[in-house]
Amino acid sequence: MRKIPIRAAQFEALDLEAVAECLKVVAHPVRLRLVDLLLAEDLTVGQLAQRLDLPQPVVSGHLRRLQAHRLLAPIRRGRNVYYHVTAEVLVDLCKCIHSHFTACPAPVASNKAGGQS
Amino acid sequence: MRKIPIRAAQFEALDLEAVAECLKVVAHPVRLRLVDLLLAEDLTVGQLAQRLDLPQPVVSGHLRRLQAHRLLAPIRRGRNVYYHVTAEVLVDLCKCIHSHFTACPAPVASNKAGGQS
DNA sequence: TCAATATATCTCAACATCTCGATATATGAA
DNA sequence: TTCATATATCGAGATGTTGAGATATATTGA
Repeated sequence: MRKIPIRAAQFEALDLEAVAECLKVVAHPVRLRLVDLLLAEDLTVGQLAQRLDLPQPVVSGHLRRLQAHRLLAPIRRGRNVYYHVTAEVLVDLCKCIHSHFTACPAPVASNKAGGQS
Repeated sequence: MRKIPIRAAQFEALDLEAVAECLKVVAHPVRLRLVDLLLAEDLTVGQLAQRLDLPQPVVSGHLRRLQAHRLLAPIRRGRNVYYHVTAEVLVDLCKCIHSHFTACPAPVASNKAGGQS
């Protein structure tokens, strides 16, 4: 009957503002793609912009946000800046996303919030 | 040197718009708390509002968003409406959050995006 | 020094979100 | 039907996010 296992509430002690901030940063199609690519290898802004077919300033802005939350770190090599994933939570988060959104591409409704009658 | 294990990019086939939407819905302190409480037991809007010490319309609005994305479902019993977690991804997501944010309450930086020099 | 490449920042307008208070709807009981 | 309770919706102002283009900064090599 109940598919979701019983468990006790466990978020009382957490800084949920910080958790929400972190999730909000990841919760963007482009930034998800960036994290996905950067988990495979360190890449520069230019390389990422090319792979995602997006303007470089746009990618730079997204990297800046991820970096501001200590999810990425820049590594300068000459005139290139390589970005590197530093937050291990992203590994688990991406695993979680991959396992839950792969079988059925979108387990969530397609209508925007506020649509149901 | 590299704490993050090498892996191939794996998000190409995913509907990242939908994934981002789902994460964005969860990425809110109140909604995180709601999901946490509802993973323990089904509760009504009134009960949730009381536990979180928030106005009922605010809680109702957050539940509505979660419900619009099929993360929760309402169960009517008389004049009460109990909310029930339906998306299993929330179980793993909360596990992930709990394990990565508990040891150190906030592994992410506290400064807003746009702070670093 | 200057030029070329790589990256970062700024400004703007469109859009979404958040919270709050007021009000509307639905259900059950008398 | 009328009342009381439980829940949902609406409207508005403040705030944050997004993508685009123009421009500024930093590094390297001549």
